[in-house]
Amino acid sequence: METKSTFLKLKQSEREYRRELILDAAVKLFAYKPFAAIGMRDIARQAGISPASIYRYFPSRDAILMEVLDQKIQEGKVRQAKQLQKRNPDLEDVAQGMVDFFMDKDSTLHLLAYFLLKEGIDPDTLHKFQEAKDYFLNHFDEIMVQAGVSQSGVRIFSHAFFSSILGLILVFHSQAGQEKAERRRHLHRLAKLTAAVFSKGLR
Amino acid sequence: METKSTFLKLKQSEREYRRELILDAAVKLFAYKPFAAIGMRDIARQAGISPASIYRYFPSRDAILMEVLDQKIQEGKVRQAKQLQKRNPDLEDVAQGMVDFFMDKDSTLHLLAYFLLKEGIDPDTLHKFQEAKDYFLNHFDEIMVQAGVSQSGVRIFSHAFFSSILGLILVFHSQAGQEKAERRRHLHRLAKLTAAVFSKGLR
DNA sequence: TGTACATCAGTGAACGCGCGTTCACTGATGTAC
DNA sequence: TGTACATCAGTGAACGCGCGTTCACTGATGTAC
Repeated sequence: METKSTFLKLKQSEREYRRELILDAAVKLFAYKPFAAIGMRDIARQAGISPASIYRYFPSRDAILMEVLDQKIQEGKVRQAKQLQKRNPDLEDVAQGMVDFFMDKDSTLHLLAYFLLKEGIDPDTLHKFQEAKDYFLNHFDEIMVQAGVSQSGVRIFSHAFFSSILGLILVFHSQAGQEKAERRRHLHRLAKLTAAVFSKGLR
Repeated sequence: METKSTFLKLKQSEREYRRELILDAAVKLFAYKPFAAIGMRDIARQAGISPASIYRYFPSRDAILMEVLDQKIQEGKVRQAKQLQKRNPDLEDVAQGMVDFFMDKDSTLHLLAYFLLKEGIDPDTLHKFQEAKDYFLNHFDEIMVQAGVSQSGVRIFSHAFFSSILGLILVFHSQAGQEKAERRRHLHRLAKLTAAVFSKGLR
């Protein structure tokens, strides 16, 4: 109502806009740079600002990375939801979707692994990670239920299925001595088998 | 036969002995230090030599790490073989064995993940990695065959099963907000379910 | 047996690099009176 | 309307650290004649 309040709101929203700019820059880098090569100086360059400026908006590198991961996870969820609208959900579709998602976004796989393996993440970031995981696994639960898993045992079932597919991808995404197309084919075969096994298991 | 030849052999064997000393030092570190904290200076200190000396016996840090991993894999295989001698092989035993192995050796899990994810490994090291993986998966194949998988489709089946269990471990070995015992219990439950699903799938 | 030479294990110190993060400062904008 | 002051975005440069690896050198051992 008062001029002051409006100005403050404007400032706040501008601040958020700048924050988004930095995040967008980071996300853009993930599309074409290997995860290990993405540092604060790269993000700053991509955003057109100085590295020091980033710290006006984010407390640490990990905080940015976690927000990027969160965004990627939501993106993956949306993609999955769209894909599944067309027909009845099927574990194999889910599995193949995951394979393609990570084969196309190698840096995202590394990002996820980074947080899965890192020790000593600061509490705030860890909490966000937990939330993102839960958010995604909840969605996984829904699909499982639609695919015929009983409500009562769905949580552990979707944990197992999700981790299994992720395991396949981690182990075979960069198998040496094979072309990328061949690796993808092998992963699709493995995903198909695993999905079939889980489908059979729940009947 | 000639003195010279004998001396040379002696020298050679002493050289190999010193190499082993360095490797043993590295292995020992893995028992109680987080993977990320193990550097050349640490290995040297543990072995009682200078960092520079290591390079008389190994071309790079990765080369040492790969030999450590190789040793760990063989260790895991032996452990598994012993465990399975007692009764008929069972997918669940295998899965639970893997869970315990990696829960007790966190650094080994990180080491494996390091090589699974690292890009630009030098060819020699990569080749050794491939060999170690194959060696282990062959052993897995045997168990699978004994557990009732048909010879023809065993390779892909053991790939899928092994990666699935590894995936569980990677995702849940350090779940936040849980005690270690609780995490282990959750992993055991997941391993049990997954093994059951795969057992059912192959019948 | 004695002497000149080659080999090589071993090392302290430094190289070279890259990283996340902080500091000290500038300058623009808004506020108070 | 004008002036003194507060706030804060932005930054170039540096901090501080740690890493894998290499260099230049010493000293011990074995070899050749």
